[in-house]
Parts: sequence; structure tokens; C-alpha cells
Amino acid sequence: MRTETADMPDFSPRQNEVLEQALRLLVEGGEKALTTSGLARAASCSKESLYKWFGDREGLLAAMIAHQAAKVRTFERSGERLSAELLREHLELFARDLLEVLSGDVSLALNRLAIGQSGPGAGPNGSKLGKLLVEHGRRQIDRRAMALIDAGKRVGLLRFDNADAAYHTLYGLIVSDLHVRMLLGEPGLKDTARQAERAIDAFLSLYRTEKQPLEVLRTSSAR
Amino acid sequence: MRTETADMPDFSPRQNEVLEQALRLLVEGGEKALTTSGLARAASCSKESLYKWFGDREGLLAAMIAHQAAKVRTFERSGERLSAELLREHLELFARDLLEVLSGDVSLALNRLAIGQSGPGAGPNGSKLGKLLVEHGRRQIDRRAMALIDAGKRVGLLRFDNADAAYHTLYGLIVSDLHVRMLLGEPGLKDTARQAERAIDAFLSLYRTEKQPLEVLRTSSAR
DNA sequence: GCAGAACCGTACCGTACGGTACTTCAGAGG
DNA sequence: CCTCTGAAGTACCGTACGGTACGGTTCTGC
Repeated sequence: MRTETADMPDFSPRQNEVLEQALRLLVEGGEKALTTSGLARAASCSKESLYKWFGDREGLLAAMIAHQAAKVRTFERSGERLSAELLREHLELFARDLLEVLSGDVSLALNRLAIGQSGPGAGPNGSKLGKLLVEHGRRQIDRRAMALIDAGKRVGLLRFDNADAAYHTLYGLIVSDLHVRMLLGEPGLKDTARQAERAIDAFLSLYRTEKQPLEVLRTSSAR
Repeated sequence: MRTETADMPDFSPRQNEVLEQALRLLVEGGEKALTTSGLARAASCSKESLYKWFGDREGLLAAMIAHQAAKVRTFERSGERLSAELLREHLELFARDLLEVLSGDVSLALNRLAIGQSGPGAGPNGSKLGKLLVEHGRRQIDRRAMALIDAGKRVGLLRFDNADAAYHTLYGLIVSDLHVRMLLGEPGLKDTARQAERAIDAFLSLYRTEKQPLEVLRTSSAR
């Protein structure tokens, strides 16, 4: 949730500043508060510049998504050899991070915005924003989780034939209907750690191999 | 998905007719296509009548949700004693029905509408529509599933201490992130039956008791 | 110091919406 | 036949938005 506008690749610092204000307006007042005039006023720029930079209101929204996605970086630190306990720990950390990201103000506002624009009436580029959001916003998260469960499989702690299906199961166990409920205005859940723990318990029950956490380390691949 | 307007409790037949047209407009053109003038034209009524009947645009939207919810009835036929196979069958049927409902045009349109209105800028009644939608639209579904898994527990086929948590797990396993993805404009998933089967497999793996002669262990791999 | 570009602030235009008022029409009841 | 009630159709109003145009100002390169 940084507010820095240092090294964004796609936009100039000034433009990132404007995008930051746009996100602020969107978070605070919803889509209806994000008007070109309002943004120009809030960001102290001219509407003409907005249209020169982003071409269109659609372009502005897409730029906001890209800008926000560029701020969310997931650290993929691995290297250390996975034990059963370490795998569980990493999975729970992933679950907590996922829940935190999904319940964040900016994420919810952007998802509401994209969903509102994804109706059948939005012409050919109707779900363009939706596509953008799910790709930009999800890729990092997906990669992190996939790498994690793949590593778990590689060391023999997890067992599945379809990594994609396993990941979707993991996602469903963690998120359930919380995302939609929050999008509908329900206040965020009380205890994310508890939810994460339960989800990972279930996931491990489904996909872990039979070796008990204490007797592991004596596998065929032990060196 | 009936179009009959027979015995709605809250509104007159004429009003239900208008609400039906409103839903049609919303499904076909998204929120922006649902204007008071457009609805009056499409439903051959006057705007004045709209405001007399529903008071407000918000009231119209709420009436649409109530109207649609009144159309979705879930049959709760039980009575027959549950066997393991019967329980699985009912769970899979529930999963398929849930996925079908969530991917329905009207459901998606109404969810988009409510989500679009659920931003922080909508004052005190901001998430009013969202609350309405989740209550009216979900209660039937929730009750059906809860009754099902409760029955499963009562006859000793399922085992859990927190029915609510078990139901949320079931929901997450079935829906995963499909709902949000569809709300974002992604086309509905290809094979709901497959998804339902996998979800129920996982759910039963988690919550069934050991006393079942389950040599089947339906493989959730390729078909 | 100067020319040119970039940009801010603002005024402006066309449009479309929510909501209201007014006129017209159809039917029910005496 | 007359009247009254309710609803359709339409015209209208205020507002607000997206997008454009223009004058004034700051920054940059030479």
C-alpha cells in the first residue's frame, strides 16, 4: 500500500501522481466520485492533460489498474528446503496475504469499478477492464501460490495431478464467498488468521501425502 | 427462471410486469440501460407511475431484487433416508444448481448492479441493495445446503462441529473464484458438472465419516 | 533572453438522466 | 349520461457528466 511514485515504467511521475489521486477519489467516493472534472480539480491538472495522457475515460481506468498492479509486488523468496511445517507456514502466510489484498480498499474499489463496467452493454471492450484486472491483479498472486504448491509437490509433501485444479481448490477454501460479500458492502471478516488456518488445514487434508509431519525426511529422494 | 407473474405477494400484476421488463433491460444492456424513461417506454407505463409505485430509483432496484428472489424457489424434498450415495448425489445436484444460478444472466446482472451501488459513496443506504441481494438471494440456497449437510450429520454420514464453517467450505469448494470472474465478464465455465463433482469429492473427503465402504474414491483426474 | 512546448484553469457544448407537472384517455359507479 | 379515478404519454426542468477549445502561465532548450 505504498504511495510512492518512483519508478513506474509506464507513466511519468506526474501521471502517476494523478493516478494516485484518481485511486483516492475512487476509494473514497466510489465510481460516481471519479469524474474527469473532479480528478482534474483534485490532482491540480487540466482535463485537457487527462485526455492527452490517457486518451479516454476508459484509458484512465485502465491506467489506474495498471498503476495499482505495478505497486503490488509479491516477494517470492524460496531457496530454503521445504519441511512440512514450513510448507504449512508459507501456505498460511499466502492465505492471510490473499485475504488482506482482497479486502483492501483499493482492491475492492477497483473490482467494483471493473464489475460495473463489465455489463453486456459495454460493447466489444466491455470486459476489457475485467480482463485487465484479473490478469494484472491476479498474476502475481497466482504465480506465488503455484510456485508454492509446485514446490510442495516436488519435495513429496503434496500430491495432485492437476496443479491448476489444486490451486483453485486452495483459492476457494481460502476465499469462499468472502470476496463477493465484501464487494457487496459487507464489512471485512473479523479474524483472517482463523479463516486462513482453517483453509490451509482443509487444503493439507486434501492434498498432503501420507507421511506424518514428524516422520518425514526419510523419503526416497532424501540425500 | 420462470416468467410467470402469478402470485407475487408484494406487487400487483401490473407492477410485476414492469419489474420483468426492468430485469430484461438490465440483463440486456447493463445498468446504464436501465433508465426510468427507457423502462417507462419498454413497459408501456408512465414515469409518474414508476415513481408512485416504487418511490425512487433505489426503490425500483430493490423491488427488482425482491421480485427476482420471489421467483427462485428451491425445492426441499427430503423424507427419504440418506445413504452415502444419495448424499453425494444430492450434494452434487446442489453444486450444479448453485453454479447454474450464479452464472445465470439475471443473477449476474443483479449482482453487478448491487456491487456497483455498494461503493463508499452511497450514503447510509449504500450497501442496502447488497444486503438485500445477499439476504433474499442467498437464504434459499443456504437453507437447502444447511438442511442437507445437517441431515448428513444426523444420520452419521458427515462429521463436523461447526455447520456454518462446513457450509462455507462447501461453498468455496464449489464456487472458488468463478463468481467473481463471471462478474468481471469472463464467459461461464465450460463444464459445471465436472466442477461440481470435484468439489463434492473434496467436500466428502474432508467431512465424511469413516464408516463408509468407499472403495470407489472417484478419481478426479481425466475423463 | 527568446521561442516553443507542455500544462493549468476555466469556460463551454451537447447530451442524457432523474424527477415533476400537465394533458389526455379509459373505465367504474351511480 | 356524467363524473371521478387512475394511468399513459409527453413536455419540461435542473443538473451533471464527458469531451473540447481557448487564454494565460511555467518550464526547457538554445
